[in-house]
Amino acid sequence: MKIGYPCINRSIGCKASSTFRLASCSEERIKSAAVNNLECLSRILEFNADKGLLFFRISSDIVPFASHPVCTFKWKSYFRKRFRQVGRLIKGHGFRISMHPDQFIVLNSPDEDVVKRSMAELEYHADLMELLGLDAKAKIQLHVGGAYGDKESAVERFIQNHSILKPKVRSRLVIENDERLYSAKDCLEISERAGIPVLFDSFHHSLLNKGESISDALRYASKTWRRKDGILMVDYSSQKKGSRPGTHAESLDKRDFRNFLDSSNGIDFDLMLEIKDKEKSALNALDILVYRSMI
DNA sequence: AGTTGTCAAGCTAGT
DNA sequence: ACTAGCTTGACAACT
Repeated sequence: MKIGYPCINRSIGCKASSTFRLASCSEERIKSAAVNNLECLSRILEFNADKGLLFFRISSDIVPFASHPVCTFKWKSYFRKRFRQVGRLIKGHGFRISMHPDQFIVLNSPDEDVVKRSMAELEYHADLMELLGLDAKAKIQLHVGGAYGDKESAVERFIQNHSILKPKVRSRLVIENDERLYSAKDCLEISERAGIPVLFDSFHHSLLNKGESISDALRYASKTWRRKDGILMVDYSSQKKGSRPGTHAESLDKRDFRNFLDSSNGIDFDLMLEIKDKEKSALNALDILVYRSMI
């Protein structure tokens, strides 16, 4: 099992997701932001490798506006060499990599333009991973999308649009259960029909489920990952006390985390800790895991 | 220099 | 019909 945290490191003092306003977009701005982001990404990866955190989610903002029509800049050829350098770093340390396009990326929207833009953004994600030289074990995680008052048709639309994705996207796309509309069971049903691996989010599952235990859900989800996909990826978080349900905790709830590990006994997966204090909690989680493996 | 409103993009649930 | 929240900062326009 590899452990990691998403996108942002709070201790080394740089960001791999610096961006700017669309109104001030220029080739120069894109270049300088991306150079900064790739440099910082390298620093974060070195930090993580040093600490033994070998799962990382790369920010979608590495190349700002890459899939937007304003971006006519040939970022792929311009940054080819830099991407390859970072890719070597990733391979050298044996990192597992994921990316998570944000809420505007909706494959099953009834609005064709939304779908078109979403596909372009997904291609950017796939291109970025390809430039890094990553194999198909590096994944792009996406929620199924909206329901639009007719979930059945929404699922059909998802499967239809998924089938016409470019192979470079389809080979990396995995679906993640959300906390309001598409449960792990819904995702597994889609997976069965369309052959898409299911990334299991334990926190979302605790908020929306059909009564399946964590261990059953993990087992079913892990079966949807083929050899070429690598082992199951899992997102873990816990509830921030006193906030509305669904808010991620500020720091690792050790008791909840131990319970989660107990219920996942015997299943191998890579674990992403979606907790606000980022690497701090990831390191605490790693400590707990290492201690357990010794006894 | 410090403050504050705003930022490409979507969707749902709640008012 | 409209907006908060997702998640969050930091840009950029304004005092």
